[in-house]
Amino acid sequence: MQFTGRNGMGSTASVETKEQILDVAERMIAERGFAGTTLRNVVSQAGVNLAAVHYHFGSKEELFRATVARLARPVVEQELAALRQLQQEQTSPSVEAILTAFLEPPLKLLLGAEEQSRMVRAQFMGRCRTEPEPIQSIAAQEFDASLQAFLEALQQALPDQSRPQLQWKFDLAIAILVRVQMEAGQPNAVIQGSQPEDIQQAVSQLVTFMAAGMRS
Amino acid sequence: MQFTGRNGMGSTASVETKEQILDVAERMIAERGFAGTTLRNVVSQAGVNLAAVHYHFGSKEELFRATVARLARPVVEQELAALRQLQQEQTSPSVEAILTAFLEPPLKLLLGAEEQSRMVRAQFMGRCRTEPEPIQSIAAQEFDASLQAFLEALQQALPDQSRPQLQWKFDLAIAILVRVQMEAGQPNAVIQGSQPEDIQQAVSQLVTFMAAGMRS
DNA sequence: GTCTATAATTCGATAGAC
DNA sequence: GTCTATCGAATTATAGAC
Repeated sequence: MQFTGRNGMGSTASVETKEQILDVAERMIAERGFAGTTLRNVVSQAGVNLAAVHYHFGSKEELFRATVARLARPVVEQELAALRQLQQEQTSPSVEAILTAFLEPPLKLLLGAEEQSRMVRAQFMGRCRTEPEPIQSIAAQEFDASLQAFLEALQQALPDQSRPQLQWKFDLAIAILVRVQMEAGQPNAVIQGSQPEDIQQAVSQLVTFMAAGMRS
Repeated sequence: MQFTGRNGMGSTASVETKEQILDVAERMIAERGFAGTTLRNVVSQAGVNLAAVHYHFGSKEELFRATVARLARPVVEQELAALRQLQQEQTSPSVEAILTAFLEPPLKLLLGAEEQSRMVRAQFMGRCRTEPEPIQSIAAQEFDASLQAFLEALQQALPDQSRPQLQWKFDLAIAILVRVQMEAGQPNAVIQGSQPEDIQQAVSQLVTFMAAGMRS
């Protein structure tokens, strides 16, 4: 094994550097937004060199792209898997079941982790939908496959609604999810704890709220 | 009358300068957010001098405070007036009536004005709730009186729901409003036109969506 | 891969003439 | 009240040694 670089380590250290940058960027963008986050703040907190960001990611915007991709891919994967399983079990899943499959993966981001950093990933995901362009569009690409699949499933569950009507109702449901993600950890948040039962209860309440609106 | 300054005008020009700065700041913050908006971009578009911003407002943050205050005060005033009138006409207004009084003033911002600048104020108002701190808190102060009054009214209309429960449901209703404001003018927006009947129809649909969720 | 050093801009804010 | 000129600090990004 080659030993080079900052601490005399090889490519393992490279991976660590890359992930440390991603970790800090995720947290800072969640809190301050993309424009409010500087690379100097990121590398300072991450304990790495400023040039390392450009070496590993190329630019600030590409760093964001990598950050959102790392978060989005497993979430989208879990959402699509849950939807597939649902469609195999039932020929025509209910709106509630579909929305549950959509909400659980992102809200389970709130599970487990430590004290403060628990809700960072949820806040970051919420931030993706509230950022000015072109950041919002970059993030949207990563979640697009999931959105399309769930919109199609909802259309089958609600065949009486026109496509545009369903589309903006689904959009409002996503807005609700985003709000829940952004306020995670705050005093009046929907999700108060980080235990599995807290999440399940919150998902259940949100599904009820959304489904009522979508049928109306 | 004294004639001084840029175009040999007096205090009238001062007022014009101040409002031109506010107009452009409103539009740019709506599009790019606070951190993404530079004073140099603002003064360039407004056709005024950079120093004028600091002379009239003191700092970038104070400019934002003035911008949100100019927009929020009439909106809050109209909301509170509509609520008062509603409470005088009926002893116990419905959830739908309360939500209508809450939605109409901000959504009527979309009425009338010209081609592009029509949805700027709505987008700015939506942006206020999606900005990172401390901007979001500064904006929240301006809308706080309205929020408290409507929360109290909703509590009377839904006495069976606990305060925390009602609070986060109202919070989700606001998230829906914010999303509608942010997407104003986009292809899949809830509000497609800028005619009074378009707004009324959108308000009606949103109230139905929100009320269904709040009762659930 | 990691580092120092720095280029090349841009930022918010201010001093002082008019 | 408006202007020019500028300060001091911050920004992203890069070149080049190791």
